[in-house]
Amino acid sequence: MSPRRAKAVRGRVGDDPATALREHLIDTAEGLLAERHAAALTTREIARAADLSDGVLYNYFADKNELVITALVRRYGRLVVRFDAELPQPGDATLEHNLLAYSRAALEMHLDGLPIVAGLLSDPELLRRFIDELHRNPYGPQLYQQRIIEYLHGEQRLGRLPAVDVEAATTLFTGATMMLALTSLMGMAGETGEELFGQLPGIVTILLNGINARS
Amino acid sequence: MSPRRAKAVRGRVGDDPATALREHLIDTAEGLLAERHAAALTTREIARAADLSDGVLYNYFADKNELVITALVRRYGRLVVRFDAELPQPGDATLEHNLLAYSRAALEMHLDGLPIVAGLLSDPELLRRFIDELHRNPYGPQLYQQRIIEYLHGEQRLGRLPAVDVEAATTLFTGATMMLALTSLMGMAGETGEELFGQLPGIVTILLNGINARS
Amino acid sequence: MSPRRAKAVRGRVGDDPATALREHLIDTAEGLLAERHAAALTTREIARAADLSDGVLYNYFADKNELVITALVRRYGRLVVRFDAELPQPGDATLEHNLLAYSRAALEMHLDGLPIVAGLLSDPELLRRFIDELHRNPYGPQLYQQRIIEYLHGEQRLGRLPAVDVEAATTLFTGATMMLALTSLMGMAGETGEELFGQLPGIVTILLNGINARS
Amino acid sequence: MSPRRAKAVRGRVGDDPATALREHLIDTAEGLLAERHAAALTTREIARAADLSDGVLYNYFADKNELVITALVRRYGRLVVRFDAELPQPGDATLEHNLLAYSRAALEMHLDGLPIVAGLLSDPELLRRFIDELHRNPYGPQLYQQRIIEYLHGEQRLGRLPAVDVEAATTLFTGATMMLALTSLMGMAGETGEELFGQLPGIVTILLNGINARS
DNA sequence: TATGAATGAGTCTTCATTCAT
DNA sequence: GATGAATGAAGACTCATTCAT
Repeated sequence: MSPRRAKAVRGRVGDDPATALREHLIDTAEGLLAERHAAALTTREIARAADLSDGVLYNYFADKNELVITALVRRYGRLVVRFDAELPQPGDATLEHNLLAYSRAALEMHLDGLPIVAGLLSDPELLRRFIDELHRNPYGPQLYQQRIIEYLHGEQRLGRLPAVDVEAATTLFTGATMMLALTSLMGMAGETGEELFGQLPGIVTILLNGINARS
Repeated sequence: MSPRRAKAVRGRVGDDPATALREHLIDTAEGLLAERHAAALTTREIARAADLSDGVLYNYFADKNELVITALVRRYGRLVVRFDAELPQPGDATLEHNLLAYSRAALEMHLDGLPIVAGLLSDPELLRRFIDELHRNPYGPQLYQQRIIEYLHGEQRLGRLPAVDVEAATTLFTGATMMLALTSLMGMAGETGEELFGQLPGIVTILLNGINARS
Repeated sequence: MSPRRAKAVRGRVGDDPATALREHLIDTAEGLLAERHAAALTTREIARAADLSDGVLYNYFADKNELVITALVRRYGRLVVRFDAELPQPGDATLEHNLLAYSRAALEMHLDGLPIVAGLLSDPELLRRFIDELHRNPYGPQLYQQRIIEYLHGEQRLGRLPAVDVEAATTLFTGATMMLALTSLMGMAGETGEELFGQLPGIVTILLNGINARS
Repeated sequence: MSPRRAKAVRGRVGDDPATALREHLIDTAEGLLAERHAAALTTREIARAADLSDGVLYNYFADKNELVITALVRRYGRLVVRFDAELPQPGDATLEHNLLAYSRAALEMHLDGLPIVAGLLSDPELLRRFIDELHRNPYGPQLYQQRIIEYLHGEQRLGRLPAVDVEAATTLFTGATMMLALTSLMGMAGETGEELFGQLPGIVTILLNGINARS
């Protein structure tokens, strides 16, 4: 009645088999993205890692890029979700304490997410499709910038922050954490994680002073 | 009797012919990097653009990557040199004016340099070789961060700036300009150049306030 | 309890279900042959067009070729049947008028049938199976040559035609119409249909003269 | 100085090596066309038959089809040239004798050429490129029809043939020989070559009578 | 018996690298 | 040393056929 299931998802129950395989492929590709960048993934590599035959992916995706993009978006989304968890809310504790928490989460996210986005800059088609997909997706990277903007606005409404240019502040904030991540990833600084995250307080201090200053 | 010179460098005098050819290859590859990213370059494309035969490069480089890396480093160096030119010195004009000049130069550099570095992040081998090469090279990207650090220290020595954490300030500064470049390159903001550079003053203002604040 | 019927033939009554499905597949393939040539048909395409699953065809045919051949034969037979309809009979009108009618019908048939047969000439296996099938089939293409032979014999019996070599005359007749069709199909002559059919009278005239000549 | 030569053409002298290999590829493909039809040739098959590596053909042809078309045109040209050889001229012997010679040559040509052209009818792109190539080529198949037309015109100028519709006569002539070839190739008639060619006199007789008749 | 997903051999094409000349 | 053609290992993608359900 039903067609046979691929060996890779045999034993898995409760799913629509087709969905299970599709998911399995995306999961596998997502896993490989931790090691290789998107453009370097080959269909055979994905198939082999998924313990599936070479041609399967074309039963679920129009082409290789569609699978890769899907995995990319999912991975990125996961990072944003992780970032989003347990963030302080406007009014919590102190501004400094909160911004420090935000900066730690942002640095973590960039450490994992930068390699993913990086490879895209060189493949125009992949980049275009990735952007398009993100725009269609609630969990884009904008979400992450948006969170910070919202937090700052929230603090402004509470009167804990003057009426500064919130966008500029956010650019400084996300830029700095990305810069730390990039420097670390490029291996230019052989720092330990402790040293890396240790740079955050100094950054937050200056930024906070800049925001609070009555100029 | 003496070995034949490649057609591309015939007529060139005063050089060691071998060196001339090597340089010619690097120059050609560097030129192509302005249009394509590193991984998209083919050896044949480089050879043809250099008006040389396909095989020559293996007489001067261990493999394609070695040539590409060398060209990459040279191109990056050139961007840094361009950045380095005509920058204000400590004591010039006002701090705000100077930092704005720095930020414009940094944004320009990142717009050109980011695509070059981007592809490297996900190719471990290429990245490693690139880093190694930079460390051997006086004109690394550190130079550019270093310039900003030096400028800020200079202003401190002149008493125009309090004794803040200069490294943190630099991270904020370079991070923000890189962030603007990245957002622009990813096409997420369809801004004009004017809008892009128009975001700099707001950023500089906050940063400057943050630095000047006596906390 | 009784085996499930395929969705495509559900509701159909009075047939052996198995036969119904087989027929449905052949009909579908035959329909597709009007647009694509035999070798370009994919099993999935046929299955989808038939609203059946990919694998069914292997329950009724040894392989794809068997189905395709069967459809091919059926389509060819249909063309011959169409040719066969409304043809003049010996004694009707004039010989010239009748031969013109035959030639028009033959040209039409070739325009539709040539592409079908064409692909077979170079695929030994397909060709062999096609021929075998035709020989087993009452509506072969021979029927069409046979019709002309019979007509000419009929006219001979009526005394309206001398005792010429009817087979040779038929070869000339069918050959000329096929030649016109082939030239047209190969796009070598960008003629309109009118120009194409307009060549028939000249051909019929010569042929008729050749037959009538007392040599 | 010069690059190495492919093993397949080593030892061959006097040619430009590049030309030699290109020719070797075309020759090989042409040879294979005797067994398979154009669309069924694979690049690997050609390369293996030519005792060359898989990728060579792309050094000399834009793609597979360009090679195949070239081989196709060459093979077709060869057939036409063979047809063209030793044909009687207007005024030679008798009309009957001459037309018989023409018909034998035409039948031979069609026996070899039909399979070649046949496969093209099913591949639109291949067909289009083939036609285009023929139009650019002096030795097209038109040449062959043209020869017959010219011969008939020649006889008309000599007064040995009345002023009939030469084009229609040619269509009958070439059509009949093609029909014989087709029937033979399709294996519908298990005739020997003798039987096949034995049908020509009857055909020529009728055609000649048709042409000569003063209607 | 019908289903339709899985299979994997096979297709064309690209390109870094080698090496006879 | 320089040449540039030859090599052959990939790469993405297709599709006839099988077979667990």
